[in-house]
Amino acid sequence: MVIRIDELSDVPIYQQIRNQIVMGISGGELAAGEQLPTVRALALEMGINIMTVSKAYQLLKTEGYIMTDRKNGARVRTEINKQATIPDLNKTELRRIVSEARISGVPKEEIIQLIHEYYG
Amino acid sequence: MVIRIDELSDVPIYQQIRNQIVMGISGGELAAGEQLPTVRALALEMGINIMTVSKAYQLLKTEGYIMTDRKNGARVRTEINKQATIPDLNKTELRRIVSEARISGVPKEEIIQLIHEYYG
DNA sequence: TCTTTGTATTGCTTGTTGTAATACATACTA
DNA sequence: TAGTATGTATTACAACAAGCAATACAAAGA
Repeated sequence: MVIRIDELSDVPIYQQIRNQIVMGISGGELAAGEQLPTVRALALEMGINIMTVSKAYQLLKTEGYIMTDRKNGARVRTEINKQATIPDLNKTELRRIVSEARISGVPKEEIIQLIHEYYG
Repeated sequence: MVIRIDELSDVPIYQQIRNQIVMGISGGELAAGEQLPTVRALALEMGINIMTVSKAYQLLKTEGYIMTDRKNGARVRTEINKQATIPDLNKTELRRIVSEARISGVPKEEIIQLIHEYYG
């Protein structure tokens, strides 16, 4: 899986890595149980520090998306917690995005179309 | 309009103010041309610094949501630019939110229901 | 003249981000 | 047994953003 970092973004690098892996899992690009690159390999490939990658992996581990093991490296968890609820933070973010879109004249249908596209 | 700040949030205060005003405009709670609280009044009411409120207003002004005037204070713009497009940053955010919801087992319909709720 | 408006400036503290250089425990492999 | 690769921990540092504080300014109205 190819991970791209936007240098100009205000989003921290470790967060961008985390987000792309989450989206990769959701989109099926990363299968359950699949091996992720090692922290050193990914750091070298992206030209960033090992600890930055480690920070992303630790975050993913804390959130329950992946498992890490000293011997096997990092893998996508086979059983991810399914609360079936959207956290308040994401609801607020969603409302902000929808509000901005509405003000700028984006039709509701266009947003819903994006949901279909991203959800699959 | 009541503005509430989440002290525990990682989102900066000035950004929270900005977001809530944008959502207020979209939801109709703030009408076009309506007067906003003065920077000093809002700062006093919320127990924060004047410059933090000023920062939020400057951001809203730069984005074209409000107009500021030394004599009249701040008002919601009557004619807001309508590009009718969702910026890439928001698309990425939306995709992240949808991905997280999908992984945690939230049905697509529930997300779409939220869109209807927020868009109006 | 006084008040109110947004704005500008300067300095300070605090926390986050990212890098850097090591070192460690674990487990596989030659 | 020795070497290697894995994630992790530690410490230090530079850079930056956020928020506050205090003060001052320009503009316009009462």
